[in-house]
Amino acid sequence: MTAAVDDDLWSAVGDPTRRRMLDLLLADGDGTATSLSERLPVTRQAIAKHLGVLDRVGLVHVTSSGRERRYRVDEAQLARAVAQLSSVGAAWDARLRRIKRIAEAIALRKDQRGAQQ
Amino acid sequence: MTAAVDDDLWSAVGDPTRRRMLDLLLADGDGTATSLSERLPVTRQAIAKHLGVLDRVGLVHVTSSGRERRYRVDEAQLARAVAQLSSVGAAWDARLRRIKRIAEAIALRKDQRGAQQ
DNA sequence: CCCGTCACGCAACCATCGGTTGCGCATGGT
DNA sequence: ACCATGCGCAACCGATGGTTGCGTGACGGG
Repeated sequence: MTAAVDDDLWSAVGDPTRRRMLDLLLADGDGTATSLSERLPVTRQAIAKHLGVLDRVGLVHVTSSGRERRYRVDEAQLARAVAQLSSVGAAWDARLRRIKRIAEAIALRKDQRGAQQ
Repeated sequence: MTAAVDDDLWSAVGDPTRRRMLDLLLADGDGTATSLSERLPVTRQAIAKHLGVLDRVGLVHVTSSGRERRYRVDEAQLARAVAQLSSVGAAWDARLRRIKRIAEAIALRKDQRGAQQ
């Protein structure tokens, strides 16, 4: 049950800078490499590279307008990414719950034996 | 609302190989570098390095027993990681819902105007 | 007891990635 | 016409995920 995950999508979202970029793009509606670099502690070129990988996995789309290149989040694709996050989270959560249940059962049996003595 | 995230924990879980290792460790209860490397497409040394970073962020703990070093998942820490995944997921999900709501509202106004003509 | 084997750690090496600086080019405002 | 702005390309750097090769300590059957 390894929760089928698109590794490209996940690792795109795995980078903290890219996550913050997505946050900003979602908050503002859109943005350019320069506008994002002004609000993040990295250079415009670094942002540009990140926008490249986000674009490659379809998490953002770009529209050229004059000398600007405005990027916008692809909501459907981000929704897919969110789904994968919660999918993996849910799988692990389920396993953790089962482990906890078993541990409690064992503790219970020990208690009974202890009380018996 | 950037969903306070421990970048170390996230990036530990961000690697696909490490995710699969955690899956295996959860499924089997524990494991060694060699046992994991037999079930994953990477060498024992790669696994050992990954176990190192997982240990550094507290996602696994190791117990030496003879010539083996058995690793076991720290359930509390993994629970924290899961919480962070769902936290970020929820934040983005909320934004996406708001966008969708606004989009629908606009579409509605357009419909009304269209019907009015 | 001793030798082979098995699990491990250490080190060197390589490709990729996130990040930087420096440059050149085109578009746009005055 | 000119200068500023936004961008892309290239070179470089450190960290990281991965490999191969080797040395070493624990274990078990002759």
